[in-house]
Amino acid sequence: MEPSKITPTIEDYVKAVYVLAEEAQPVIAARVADEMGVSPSTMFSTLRRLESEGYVRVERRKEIHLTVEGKKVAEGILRRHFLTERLLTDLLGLDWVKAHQEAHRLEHAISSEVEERLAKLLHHPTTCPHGNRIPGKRSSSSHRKGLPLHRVPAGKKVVLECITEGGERDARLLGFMQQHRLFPGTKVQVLDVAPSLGIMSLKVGRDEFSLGIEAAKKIRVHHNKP
Amino acid sequence: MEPSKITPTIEDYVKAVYVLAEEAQPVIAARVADEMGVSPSTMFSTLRRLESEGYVRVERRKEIHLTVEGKKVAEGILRRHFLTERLLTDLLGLDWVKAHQEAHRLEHAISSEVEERLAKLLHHPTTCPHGNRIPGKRSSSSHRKGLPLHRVPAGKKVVLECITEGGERDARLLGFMQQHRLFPGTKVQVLDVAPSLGIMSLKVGRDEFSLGIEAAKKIRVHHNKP
DNA sequence: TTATAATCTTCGTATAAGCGAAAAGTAAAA
DNA sequence: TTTTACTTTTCGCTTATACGAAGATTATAA
Repeated sequence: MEPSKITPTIEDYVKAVYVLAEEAQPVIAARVADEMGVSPSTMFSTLRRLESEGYVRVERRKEIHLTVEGKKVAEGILRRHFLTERLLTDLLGLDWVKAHQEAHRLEHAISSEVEERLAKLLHHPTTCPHGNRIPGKRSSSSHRKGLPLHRVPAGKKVVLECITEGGERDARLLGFMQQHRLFPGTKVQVLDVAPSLGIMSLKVGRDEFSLGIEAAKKIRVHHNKP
Repeated sequence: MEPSKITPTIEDYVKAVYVLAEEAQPVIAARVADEMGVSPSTMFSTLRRLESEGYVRVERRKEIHLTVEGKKVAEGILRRHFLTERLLTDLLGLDWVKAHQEAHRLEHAISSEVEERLAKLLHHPTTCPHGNRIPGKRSSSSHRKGLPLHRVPAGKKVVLECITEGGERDARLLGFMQQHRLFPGTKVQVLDVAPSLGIMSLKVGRDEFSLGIEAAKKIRVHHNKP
């Protein structure tokens, strides 16, 4: 069946698939269920709906892939999410953590006309407050993604690029980063990486602290000399 | 049962009851069903839910009255609705008609924190773009409502105050008013009132035209000399 | 290769929101 | 007052979204 009437729930599932696909191949139902916080049975029935309405295909090894339509929906909702975050932080003065949470509700209520006018009002921002690139109207612009922080060797200095969408979902992580001034553009020195302990040590300005490797995976950085 | 988890749908029903109560006593289920565009059976089952969750009481003659909680919900959603309309018209440049429609979706996704910051950003507006008074945080401020346009005698000149919430819902009416520059503050002369024909004639500037009495009921005016 | 863990699938159930058809009750008009 | 018109209420059914319990598959590890 073709896409009939899209619901906020469907938009969220599609977005989750999109975000997971950017972080880790392959995307399977169990991962999406984790991301969405739903039971396996709910995931299963919703997945069948997603498939029958043409948003995803489920390949041989249970891999979930977005269709062209699915990708369009995901990028649309992500664009509205990021624009809304910018509105909330830049004009309304909300902090990082709240901006994400509020945007998560508002994004489903924004029409394409409001989306466009919002983009204009905000002077066509290219990233969300967490540093993620905002998908363009006719996107596909190949942007090289930054390096995950956990892959940076000890001793190196890097510049924080973004917290991925997957990381944005984690309010504790966002709060932690806010506390340690880990914003897009912040210079970070990796002091030590201890994969066996699942921890790495960082230095921001004079502030030295530890961060879990799992969390570090959700942070992207780039080298200072472009 | 006490209010558990409020849904957008419930908010809409409660708002409809509130708006109808401002326009015509008594509010009965059939009126709310009209306003909401739902079938009698849907209305009935939803009304039972509204009642059991403590938003309304249904009195002897089937009259529907909001509880304190219900009134709080209604004024909250109305406040968010009007503030959102102002955001959409004043900052994003949407027109009247669209602003109302978009706000209808967005109002359910706005938290009280965003509501407050929005009010501050917009310099605490007191009316929506259609001239309706925005309910305050701790409202109950007694404001004398304007006179319905259909009660103005022929010959009189008045100033348009607002299109009531009930009227806002009617996109054709809003469009018509936009076309004839019938905005809050506009000076209007009533040329003729013909209740038997269900029509009245108006003059705005050099523009003379007719308006149905039913539509005129949804427009409030006040006299020029306060 | 077998045992354990992860994953998928089916089944029964729930709730919010909706519909139409038709019966029952109430109000208005003739 | 009787008939007509509106309202309310009941009944059965639908869809989207969720759950848990338990069976069926696959993977992964031992």
